[in-house]
Amino acid sequence: MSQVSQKSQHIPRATIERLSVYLEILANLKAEGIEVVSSEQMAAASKSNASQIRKDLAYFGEFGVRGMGYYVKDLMQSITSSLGIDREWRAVLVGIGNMGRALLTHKAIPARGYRIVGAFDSDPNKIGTRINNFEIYDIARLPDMVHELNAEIGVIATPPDKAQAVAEYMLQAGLHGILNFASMRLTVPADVYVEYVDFLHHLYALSFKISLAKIR
Amino acid sequence: MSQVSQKSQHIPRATIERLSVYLEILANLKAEGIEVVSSEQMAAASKSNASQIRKDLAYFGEFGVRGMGYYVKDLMQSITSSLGIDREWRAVLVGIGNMGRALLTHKAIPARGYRIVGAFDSDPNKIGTRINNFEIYDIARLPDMVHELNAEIGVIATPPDKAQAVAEYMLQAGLHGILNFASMRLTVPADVYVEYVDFLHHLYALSFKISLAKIR
DNA sequence: CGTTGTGAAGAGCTTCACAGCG
DNA sequence: CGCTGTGAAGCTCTTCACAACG
Repeated sequence: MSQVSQKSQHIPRATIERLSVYLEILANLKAEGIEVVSSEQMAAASKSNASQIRKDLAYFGEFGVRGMGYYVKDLMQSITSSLGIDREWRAVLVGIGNMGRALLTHKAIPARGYRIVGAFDSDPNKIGTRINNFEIYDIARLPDMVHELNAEIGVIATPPDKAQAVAEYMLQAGLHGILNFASMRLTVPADVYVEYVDFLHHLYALSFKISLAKIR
Repeated sequence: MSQVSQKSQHIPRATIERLSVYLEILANLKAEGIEVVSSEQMAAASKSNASQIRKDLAYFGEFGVRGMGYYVKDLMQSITSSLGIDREWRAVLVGIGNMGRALLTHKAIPARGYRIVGAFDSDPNKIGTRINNFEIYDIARLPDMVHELNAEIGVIATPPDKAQAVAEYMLQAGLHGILNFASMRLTVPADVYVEYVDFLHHLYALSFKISLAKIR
């Protein structure tokens, strides 16, 4: 457990993205009391392809039983373990605007094993207040506090013009993973991973598809 | 203007996603007063590849000047026009929890031409109240109101277990584009486009990369 | 001359088809 | 027998390399 392992050297980024979809499907199946599932059934539920699913899973190991399928519970454990998410991950959040507050109260975050262990802002009116049992700390204290909080992930939910400065604090704090909700590209060293939650690009994609559909 | 056009038949989904990154870079350049940019310079700013950028742009037309580069202002106009986002898009929002409130107050949404024209919830305590000048309507009124509000996009910001029911209301209302913030896959007809804002999968991706880096 | 636009090559991802195995 | 795991084929996307051209 909590040991990332793989059969293959390189795993396609697309595979990683699909695994979370599979996890969701499996959670639903488990809730319905279904214990075994075939790649064909999962394909139907995920609008993917059965071979794709088998190949995705095979990157990490042989989890299925030939002639039968996959045990739902075991497969969930295998996927979470493969992704390294079968343990608690501690994160610090910076930016206590509406988005930050939404994250502090979001139920899915702790439900998936992610724990926000510190909340930071630069606004003196917010520093020292409490939101949903989180005390808001001064962003200047981030580098010191990350270590004692034992956090590994930094979440940025500030306005775009503050995002790079916050990222610098996070680098200084020794964080190697950043989840960025601000619509601003970040400049970081190669050993720091940044994931962008960019709902504007999803809006653009929708507009484009709708526009295209209309001229067809 | 507001006329989507393309040189090629099929445009890679990856290209569409990158265009919003290019737009952001161009907006920054414009703010700095820079008027002309080369694909090489844009590649440096976007951590992409110069050929990639030229090819992405060439799907839609010939926007550059050989020996010189691209005019920043013209290119922004060309991209927004190509994506069909050089006009106002009207959206309805369902789910007035913390995430919904964050969206109602998010400055980037109107700044990019998206206007939330209606906010809905099913909670009687919320219906009839006002948030940031938006009156909250009963979700049951969505199908009727979408037409008079002239909305084209539906945004779902409810808990996961409500998302599919909300999607049904949106289908009934005749919406063809859905932006889904709930962590739940939706079942919709083929002529309805759904984009998923799934920050959990970004968290998973971070955990995986950090875990991998540690065992290397 | 410098940079675009683009065919061709290369890399990466998906799907097929079937051997392997419970 | 049925379904997985996987080489090979097929397809899509990315990168290269250079002709085209302002």
